[in-house]
Amino acid sequence: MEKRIYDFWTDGGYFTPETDHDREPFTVIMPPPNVTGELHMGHALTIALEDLMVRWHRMKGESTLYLPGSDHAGIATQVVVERMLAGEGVSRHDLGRDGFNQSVWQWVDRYGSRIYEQTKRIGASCDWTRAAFTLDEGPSAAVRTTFVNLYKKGLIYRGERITNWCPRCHTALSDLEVKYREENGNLYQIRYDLEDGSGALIVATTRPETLLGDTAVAVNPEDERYTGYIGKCVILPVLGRKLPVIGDEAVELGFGTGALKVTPGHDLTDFEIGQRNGLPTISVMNLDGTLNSNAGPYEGQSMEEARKNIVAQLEEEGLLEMVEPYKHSVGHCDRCDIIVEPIVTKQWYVRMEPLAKPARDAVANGETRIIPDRFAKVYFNWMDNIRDWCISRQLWWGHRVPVWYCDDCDEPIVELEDPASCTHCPNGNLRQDEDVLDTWFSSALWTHSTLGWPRDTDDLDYFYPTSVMETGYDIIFFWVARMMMMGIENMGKPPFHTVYLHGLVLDPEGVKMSKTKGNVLDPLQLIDMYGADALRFALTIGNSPGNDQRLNEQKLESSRNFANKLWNAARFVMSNLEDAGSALNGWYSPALPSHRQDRWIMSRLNRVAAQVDRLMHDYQFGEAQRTIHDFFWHEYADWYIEMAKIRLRSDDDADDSPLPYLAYVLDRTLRMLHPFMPFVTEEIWQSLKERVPPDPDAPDALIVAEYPMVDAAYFDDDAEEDISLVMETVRSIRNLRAEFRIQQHRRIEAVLDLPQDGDVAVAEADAIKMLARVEPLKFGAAANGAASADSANGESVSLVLSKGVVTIPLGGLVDLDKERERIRGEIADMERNRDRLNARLGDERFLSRAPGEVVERERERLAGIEERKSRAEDVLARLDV
RNA sequence: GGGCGAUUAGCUCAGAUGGUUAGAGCGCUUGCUUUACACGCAAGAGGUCAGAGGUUCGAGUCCUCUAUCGCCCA
Repeated sequence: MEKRIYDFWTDGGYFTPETDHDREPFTVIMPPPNVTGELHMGHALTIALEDLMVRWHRMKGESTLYLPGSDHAGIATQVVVERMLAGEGVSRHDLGRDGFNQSVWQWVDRYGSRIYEQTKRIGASCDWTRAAFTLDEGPSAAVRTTFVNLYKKGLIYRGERITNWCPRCHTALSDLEVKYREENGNLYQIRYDLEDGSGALIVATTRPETLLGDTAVAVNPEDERYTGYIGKCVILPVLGRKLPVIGDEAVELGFGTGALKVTPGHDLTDFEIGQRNGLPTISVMNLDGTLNSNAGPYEGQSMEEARKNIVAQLEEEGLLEMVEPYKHSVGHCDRCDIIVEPIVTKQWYVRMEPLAKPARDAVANGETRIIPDRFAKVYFNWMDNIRDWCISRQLWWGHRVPVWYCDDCDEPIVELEDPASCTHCPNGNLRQDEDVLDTWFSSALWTHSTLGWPRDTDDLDYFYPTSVMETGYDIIFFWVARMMMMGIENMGKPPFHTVYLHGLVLDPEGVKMSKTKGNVLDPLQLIDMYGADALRFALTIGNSPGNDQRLNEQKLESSRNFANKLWNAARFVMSNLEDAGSALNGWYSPALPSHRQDRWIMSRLNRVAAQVDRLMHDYQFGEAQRTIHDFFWHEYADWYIEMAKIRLRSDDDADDSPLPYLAYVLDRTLRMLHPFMPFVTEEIWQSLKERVPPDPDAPDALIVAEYPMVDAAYFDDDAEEDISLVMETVRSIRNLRAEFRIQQHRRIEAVLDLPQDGDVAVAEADAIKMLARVEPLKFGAAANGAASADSANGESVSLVLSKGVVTIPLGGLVDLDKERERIRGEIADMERNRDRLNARLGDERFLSRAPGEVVERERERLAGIEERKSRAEDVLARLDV
């Protein structure tokens, strides 16, 4: 069923918007999943939220673009294909760069559309004609153009700086791709003897093996213990090198021994100390994580082995003063989780500060709004402490750095067109930079590169800036912040007016899902089990922006049950529409109803429409859903349909039929619900369409039908009050039946005394009789008085309603004492309430300071309680006769 | 070390500008094969809104502090 409907939408071209300048555009660019990826719960949530916004705006008549795509995921894809090749006994080096990239492209051609097919199964209404891949010609041109522009503005530079290096992925990483974790380690205190033999400095370190790369020992110049040491030299253990003792404020006074070994080649802080003090930088590690020739006797060992061996040697030589357990945070590769090693290499960087400022301002001045707004603070904090972004990666798969070097003059050439010869010197043996760019560099351009930039296209003109960027809060820096910067840089305007951030989908125990933990729920499997609508509904109901949520079977079940309820109720309504004849004429724009029940449901429908409209505008999607859910199930199905059954089964009153309203409210509910449960609503709507006279304003598909707007003309306070009275009456009788264990099908007598609303009771008698299984139903004080004759014998029970009393003769079933006690309890309750209200209304400060309408409401409540109480007392008095 | 979030019914969570006796789903109890639906219907039980203080006529909602759990940044 889902596939059929999805094809129906695609065939109808509903997903492809027109660039109609007379209409408001609404644009959502989907965060591109990895081309190698499988659809996971995070994607499912993203799509559910984006698609509900998109469908809502489309139904509101906006020209709506939901643009899908995927990214080339540099490291991940390279790893996947390398692994596949390894299965065939081939390494990427066997194939060479071009050969390897060819294999990756083959892989992408074969499997790259899988993630798209999975996206379709959730029902994403995206425009597949515009689907984009980061390595497509357009986005690639955007990458190249941006690189060249930023380079020429001096915002991209190549530098030899300390960078995070992943020895397994064999590439540099940006700061964001390193995740820090507290780990149990040791703090080693090592003695560095002074060269002149006048003493020693004890340094503290968590990484003794890096001493091989030490080029100084630093102390804080404020530290009086060590002032005399600055300017002297110490002897580096193991290697015997002479190291200067320097003073630097970066050395923390209270930490360890106060003396710091400085290893500029393998520590970020040390690198900075080295820069400040003109120290040499020694790298002791090869790119594969083993030690190089600078490590002397330890060359060839891994860092781990070297640590063990060096500690042993220090101990042997008596240089190890102390070892104590110590917790410290260790950086791991975001992708492969191995410990990253800071090393000094030549990489390309983006100077972020000039880009960050306008991006920060755009959020600060409200041009772009972040929902929930607490994340704006997180965003500001990152922007205010921005660091340069390492964008080069030592991979083969991706956008190759568009820089050429001349063998003869060594000047880099950075141009939009591939250079044929050196522009700096006449000789010109050119070679291109070996590296590729960070995948996130192309992702940062995604909001405009997918719309055609750097070309000047209609799409760009019409759809940029986009409307909402919906994504997880975990990539606010990776993606949202960088898109802001690049969007403003390239387009002069921020890329979206709203950022909507959702939380994580956790497992039923509240633990983050991960493959290694084995607690992942597979959205595709859940779609097989419960349907796409149920999965979407479960993911988006009862959740608010920015908050994590647990997903469990119960949520999916209740969502499926709702879809089922919708289906069944609709089936019932439609079966009644079959032979409606002329009763349904004009059902699609119903006149103001005359029947109270119709007035009620139309009033409620419009109030719900108003509520939903407000909630949707406010991005409170979960609340909007719940509102529609409750209306449909607990008002339309539980009450309106049930009441309508009576009128449907009686033959008279053909021109006062509920059929138009049954059809109309069903139609409007389907429309309201469509963004949340697109498949089942479209299916029912199509089938409804076949059974009713054609609505000249309705399109061929629900997906483009107009979203219900409130029409205040249908608001009807009287009808709402009357029907709640009917509902209250029915509930009391049902309650009483349950309490006295009266068989469900047995009809019982009831006497209804509603001093002010007798006419309502008479008019709605049929409804009350059927819904409460009452026969006969008598009315009025007189009838009540008659019944009260029985109550003296303890043979009837009276229930106090807000506007009257219902009395039920029960033969010998009634326990008089219990009945008295119950009524007394009720009276005591009322008195408590009355006293509270009296106190409030007697308080001068309340009367003078609370708004008039609040005071008035409290007065009315008090009057209501007094009335109820006196009725209850009457009932009690009769029992006491 | 800095920041953020969470704490509401047995469980999972909603509660827009402060204003009736705080809601839902699931679970639980009781009764129902009522011709749309047992993926259902009806009735019911269940909460000191983490704790303390404050602002206010009035606080689950605003402010301060504390506790526990979780996350982000350094």
